Amino acid sequence: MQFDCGSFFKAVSDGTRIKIMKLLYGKEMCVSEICTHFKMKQPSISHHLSILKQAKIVTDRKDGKEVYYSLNKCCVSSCCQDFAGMFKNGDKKE
Amino acid sequence: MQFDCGSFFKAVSDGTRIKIMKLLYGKEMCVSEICTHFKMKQPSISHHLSILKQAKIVTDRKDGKEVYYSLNKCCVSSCCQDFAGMFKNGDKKE
DNA sequence: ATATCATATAGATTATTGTCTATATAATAT
DNA sequence: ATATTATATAGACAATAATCTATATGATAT
Repeated sequence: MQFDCGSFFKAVSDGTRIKIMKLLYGKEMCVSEICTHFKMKQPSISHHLSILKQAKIVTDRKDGKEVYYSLNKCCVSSCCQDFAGMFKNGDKKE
Repeated sequence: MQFDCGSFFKAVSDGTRIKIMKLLYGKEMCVSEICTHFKMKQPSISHHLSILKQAKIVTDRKDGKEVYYSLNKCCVSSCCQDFAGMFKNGDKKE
């Protein structure tokens, strides 16, 4: 399995992180730009980003002083698909 | 939206609850039978079941002294689908 | 070299969640 | 009515996770 569904579901069980994912759905963003959408402090955002990164939900790239994060969309769909597959309903007609 | 993805992802972010879901995938089970698969005490299992029930991941029915739980498979697939849909990758060819 | 800005890390504190013991409820049996 | 069994609930305690402040790192600019 390419992605760890365990860390995936822990990562997406938090509202702040879901909101970050929504922000990154449209475009990549640097940390300070992400911060402007929240009341919490920058280190907290960095912490959430590191959890998302560990779960491979986001990737990062450095550009000068900034670090840009972007959403790894295929991780989201893969994990959801794998998980749903484990609990597939066999009663429905295919 | 029929199911609350918020409570869904909180519910599935715990290993014990995933294991309960796997047990219930095959067949419905009463609480004491579920308990035999874990080292933790019955009230803890009941607590996990109540979280799964609140998220509509399981349903329960009473039969005499026992309460039987079963997996609501369509909740799992719906929530996964809804969530994946929010972060759908538009770059891939359809 | 020093200053500044963006981000990450460390460690403390707080909030949330999981597990336990004790007990309540509800069904059945004697 | 009392006892027994299955499960749920309440409340205490423990473990985990989120947030904060302070500081370190690393890039750029002066």
